[in-house]
Amino acid sequence: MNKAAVPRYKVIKQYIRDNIEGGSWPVSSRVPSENQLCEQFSVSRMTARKAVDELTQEGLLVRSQGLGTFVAELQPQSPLLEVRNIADEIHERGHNHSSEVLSLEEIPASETVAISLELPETSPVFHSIIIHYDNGRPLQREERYVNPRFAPDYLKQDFRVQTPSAYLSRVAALTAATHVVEAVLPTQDIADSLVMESHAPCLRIIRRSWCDKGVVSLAKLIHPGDRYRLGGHLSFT
Amino acid sequence: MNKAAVPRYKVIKQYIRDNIEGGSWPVSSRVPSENQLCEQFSVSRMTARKAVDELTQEGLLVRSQGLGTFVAELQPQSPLLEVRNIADEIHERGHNHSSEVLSLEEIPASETVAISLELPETSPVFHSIIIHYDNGRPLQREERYVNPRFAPDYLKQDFRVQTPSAYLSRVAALTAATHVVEAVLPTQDIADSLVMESHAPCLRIIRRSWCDKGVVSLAKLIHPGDRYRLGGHLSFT
DNA sequence: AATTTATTCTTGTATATACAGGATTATACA
DNA sequence: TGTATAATCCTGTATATACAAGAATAAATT
Repeated sequence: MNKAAVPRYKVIKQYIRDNIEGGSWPVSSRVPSENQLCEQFSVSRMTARKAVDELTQEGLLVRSQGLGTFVAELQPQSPLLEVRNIADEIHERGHNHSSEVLSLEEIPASETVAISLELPETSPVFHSIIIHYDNGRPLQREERYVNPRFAPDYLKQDFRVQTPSAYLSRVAALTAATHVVEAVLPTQDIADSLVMESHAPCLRIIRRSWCDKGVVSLAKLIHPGDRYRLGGHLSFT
Repeated sequence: MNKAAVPRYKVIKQYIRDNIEGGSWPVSSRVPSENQLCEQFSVSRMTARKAVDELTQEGLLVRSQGLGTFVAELQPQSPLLEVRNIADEIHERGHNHSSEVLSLEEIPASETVAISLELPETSPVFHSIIIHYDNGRPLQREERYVNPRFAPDYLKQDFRVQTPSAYLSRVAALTAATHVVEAVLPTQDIADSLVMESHAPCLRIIRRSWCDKGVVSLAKLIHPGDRYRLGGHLSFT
């Protein structure tokens, strides 16, 4: 019986990622060549190459024929943090981030939600409204519609820790997303929940994420003065 | 001498892409198996697999062990259109899109621009301000800062056609981008150029795109009531 | 000393092969 | 007829090898 079900190239991938994210291999530095890797891990060159290949496509590494492979100068956020907002960054910087769950329930899909999640109308979907705070200051109102196939135990989760990675690990491995962004004036109740004046412009973001399992929809309202950041690796031919 | 410098796996990639984007292979349909492809193109399985591999990582295909490879149900936008805004979509739908160039010149980089483009201060950068219209209605004010290494003939270009693909083909193959989005109240001159009232909230988007050649920075102001769309394929582990 | 050439290391492309493991279908058995 | 088994087709992982092509360095030549 095989002791390790983890493919070898993934082990190498993680090794490289750890060294980069741990700071051992600084930006622009050369990573071990494919030959060095396959000697170090006792694998064939094609296996080592596959690890480097995928990290390159993820934007973490840059290859240069004849020179070597290097840690990308402008690293995209870690894959799991690819879609993040300023509140998340504040959280990572050690500020006091907290969340308040305004609503958390299973509801029948409205027409709009059903279309967005590609489900039949009135089929059950999970719905949550969360307010994010930084040191007591409201930052963001987040409304999620989750396809139950994604996260059957979504309603049972612990919302006290709300980092994006925690969220994503609960939901699923989303592989693609679209964002539609607009500037709006908030309704009165939203203005109240974000503790802002109703004539101040705030950001409204509707995000649809999906993988083969289904679609997750998410609407955010960002407090005036705060910004939203999107990062990612775009694949070109 | 080799007639074709194009690698074989890229030929296969293009063949698959053509069939999908041309509509021959509808969404959810099965694409030829790796064995079929390597027989059809007289290549080894690993070569055919590489083509399918990359298209899968780009989100165009979905693999399923034991079943086959399928056209992804929710296709990301074509790679070259990965970052687009509503104005672009209107343009594609056949509306009357036009642009007005307010400014087009080479300027020394200010401190902010220099940092953003990762260039020394006062080094020359290309700068343009463009207003986009749809049927005469102003949609968007776009301000670009371009690293000259990207597009040496940027100032000579024809701005009459401003589709994203035309833009990108002139600039370079950008491989990654971050967007920072916020809702703002416009200054008076911007409100004038967008023909809007200065108390209406509009969208401000700062985009940094890059590849190994350098960085392009772009600031957009979106007319109130219009939205901005971001789509893409996110790579997860 | 300066220039050209050759060597070496790197990534890029490609082949042929092998077995594991998931999913479906056909077959044999009870 | 129903159930278990086998065959088959697919993707997933992995090896060993080969040559091309870019980039830097060492060596040879002028």
